[in-house]
Amino acid sequence: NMCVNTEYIIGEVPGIRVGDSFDYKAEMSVVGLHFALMSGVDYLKTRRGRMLATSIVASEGTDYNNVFMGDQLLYCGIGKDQTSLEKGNRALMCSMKQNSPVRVTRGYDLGNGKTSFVYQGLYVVETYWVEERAAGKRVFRFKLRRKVLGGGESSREASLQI
Amino acid sequence: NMCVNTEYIIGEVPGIRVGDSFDYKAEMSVVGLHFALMSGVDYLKTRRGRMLATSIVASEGTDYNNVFMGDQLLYCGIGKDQTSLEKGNRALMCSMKQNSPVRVTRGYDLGNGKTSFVYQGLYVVETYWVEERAAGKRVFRFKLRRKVLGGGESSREASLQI
DNA sequence: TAGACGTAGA
DNA sequence: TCTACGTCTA
Repeated sequence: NMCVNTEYIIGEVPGIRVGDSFDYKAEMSVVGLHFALMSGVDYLKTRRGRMLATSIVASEGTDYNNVFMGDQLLYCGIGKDQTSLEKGNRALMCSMKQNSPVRVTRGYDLGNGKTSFVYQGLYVVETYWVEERAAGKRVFRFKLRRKVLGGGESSREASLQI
Repeated sequence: NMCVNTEYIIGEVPGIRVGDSFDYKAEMSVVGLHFALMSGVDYLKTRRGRMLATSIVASEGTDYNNVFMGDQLLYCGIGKDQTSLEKGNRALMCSMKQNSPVRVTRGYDLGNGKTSFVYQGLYVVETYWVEERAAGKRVFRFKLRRKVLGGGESSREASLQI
């Protein structure tokens, strides 16, 4: 890949601050904020074989229906067939159970096909449920809440979770 | 777009030499060698409304069956429905009629999903035909030949064609 | 709005 | 091999 920083990490990425914006997913990949060029969820596997989400991108448009409200984010799950918790969706569930922070980047639709991605900071998955949609489609919905800053949780503690 | 050089031009791109290689289509786009990130054919419309191909990328793999043999290239047409000459295919046909040079870049499959793109120089479309494939699929096939270097055709003459 | 010789990762 | 919250042009 074209990444400089190639390490999947939980929590803040050194050098990246809340409010930092990017024009392309590829830029986010290069700096290690979000590696996947297309997928909306990055995740890793711990030594114990546990999956943990590292980063999500919540974009506008299509029928994702991601909702930012205050310090909350209602994030639509990933994938065509969301009948079972797999991949990114499973990782988000595991992050919830572990109270593991997830980086959130918001994708703004600037019109004329342009997008701007703005890093929102660390969020924690509080709960999730299943939504029934038209044509019998099911999607997972995750509720995340912005992590309180200065909560005394050091990056060392975060790394110990792994 | 993320391009620095944003001008579609016929012929050589200043600063790009035969043999120059690129890891990503995005790099080729930035330098103005080939703008399209996905499509294999770049083209422009002249003031007279004539289409002319500026650049093609001939990749290995899938069922493109592009064949480099000596100074010749057998290039598979573009698109799902190749029953009529449209877009890039039409542009290549027009380039043939106008004897207008087309930049050719070869895409090497390095395995493990990696690709290397190497600029091959200017080619001229000599002829094209239709190939029948399985399942009644039709594809256009273009025969290009490497342009003889030092042929005395100046870039000014090339621009006059437009 | 849809199509296109892309990329990385599971 | 396939999927994936991309990105550009027509």
